[in-house]
Amino acid sequence: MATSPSRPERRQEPLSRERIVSAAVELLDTAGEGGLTFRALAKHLATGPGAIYWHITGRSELLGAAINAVMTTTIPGDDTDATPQEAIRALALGVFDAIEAHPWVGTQLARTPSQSPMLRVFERIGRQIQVLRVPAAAQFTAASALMSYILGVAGQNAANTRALQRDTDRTEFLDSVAAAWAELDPDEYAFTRSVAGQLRKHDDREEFLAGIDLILSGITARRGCHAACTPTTRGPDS
Amino acid sequence: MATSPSRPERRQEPLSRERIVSAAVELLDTAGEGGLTFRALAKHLATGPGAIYWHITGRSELLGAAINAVMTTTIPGDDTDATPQEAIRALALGVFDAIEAHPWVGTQLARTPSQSPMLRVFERIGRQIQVLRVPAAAQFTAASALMSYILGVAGQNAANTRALQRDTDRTEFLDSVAAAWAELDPDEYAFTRSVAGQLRKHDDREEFLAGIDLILSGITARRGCHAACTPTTRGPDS
DNA sequence: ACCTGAACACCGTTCAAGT
DNA sequence: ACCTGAACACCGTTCAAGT
Repeated sequence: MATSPSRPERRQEPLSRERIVSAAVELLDTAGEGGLTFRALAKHLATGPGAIYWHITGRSELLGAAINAVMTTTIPGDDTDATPQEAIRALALGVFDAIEAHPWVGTQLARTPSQSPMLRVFERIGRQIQVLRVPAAAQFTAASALMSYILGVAGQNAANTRALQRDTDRTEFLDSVAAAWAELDPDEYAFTRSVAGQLRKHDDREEFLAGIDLILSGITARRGCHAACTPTTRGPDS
Repeated sequence: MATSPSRPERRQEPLSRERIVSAAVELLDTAGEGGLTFRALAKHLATGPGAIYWHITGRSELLGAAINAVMTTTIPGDDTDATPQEAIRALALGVFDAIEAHPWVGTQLARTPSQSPMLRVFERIGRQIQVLRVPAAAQFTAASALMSYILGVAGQNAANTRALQRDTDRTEFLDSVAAAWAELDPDEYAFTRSVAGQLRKHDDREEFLAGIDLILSGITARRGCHAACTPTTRGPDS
């Protein structure tokens, strides 16, 4: 394959922010969070570690850029004729799937609180909350609750996947946790023991969606009375 | 203060797992997650780094023990004559306060999924769910949703506190975020802009509790019909 | 402007050697 | 049994020097 001699010859692609970030994602996917090293990344790009610093400020910017790259490609576009509930579920599943494909994202997502990738999700959840006719004063709470729930599941999924890396199978892993739960002290862990069976046969995805539905129920149930109809009023403890 | 000469003299307290862990908590509180170093910890305990390894396996066990120590002292005991909702709120606030006092806990909590400190919280939330007469098949989902929400807020709070460390004031920080939101593209971030004002005057604690109440509403509203009365059935997208 | 790679100031962890 | 601290194999980041 001869390259046109008129163009400046390039033995290899020149370094660029884009190439660095996509190599970082690849490294994170294959070697995990601890595998992303400037030295390993430099070797992957056939250069020295210092070269990367010309394009990127440091490790945390690199991680942020990697998360951004993954999130923007995975989050689904708007489906115009979906109900608000369906749209929110699709959005949530987008985040869920991104973390299933790239477990390291789950750990890092919470670290970018009011920043780019999750802010876009927040915005789109919020719009659906508005479509649901939640009163203005309760919209922030509703969207925040959904976001926090999604981020919480994200973190736990990431942790589970990491713990699962040595175990062979996903169901085998759930079985071992369920078995551990079933052996807990019956007095101290009566509830946990009682749901151990449900843990064994549950589907992570379905469980995640069930939680979303639960919160959506709360949002629509309390529509129009967000301050007035608290189940029990918060008062002095005595 | 003379020590009895019959006992073996101790120039300093002997090393122990307990002393190491409490020194680690102190170090984490003052220097943050990055400040916990075996060398720094050893200096704090007036010994060499190798000594610590006689009592603790490694860094991750040390972090886990530190979290455990903080969580067990902060989570409130059972208040026997509280409503289930009040008990769950008290529990959730216990976790919230632990993270406010020790921000590094928030980042690490999710990493211990089915493990000791959060499992105790899960158990006690679950018991209250049972008191609420949620049908058995829906109990796991309800308790899990509350846990995920709590862990999600925990992670975000930890991230916020870290970002806040250089800023002077908490309200000043919220103001700067709100100001940033207000300057976003009106087309792309219409919702986010519209709630920027609520962010500025909101109280983290109240907001957190409002989210708990929202989920509790969902749990009680759907009591007895967890599978049947989904707002809109999940079906094929087309 | 962009790349190179040695060098600096750190890490967690191990382990022979001491008491 | 328990502690010591030098040593090993790493890190992220910087920076003079090259092209």
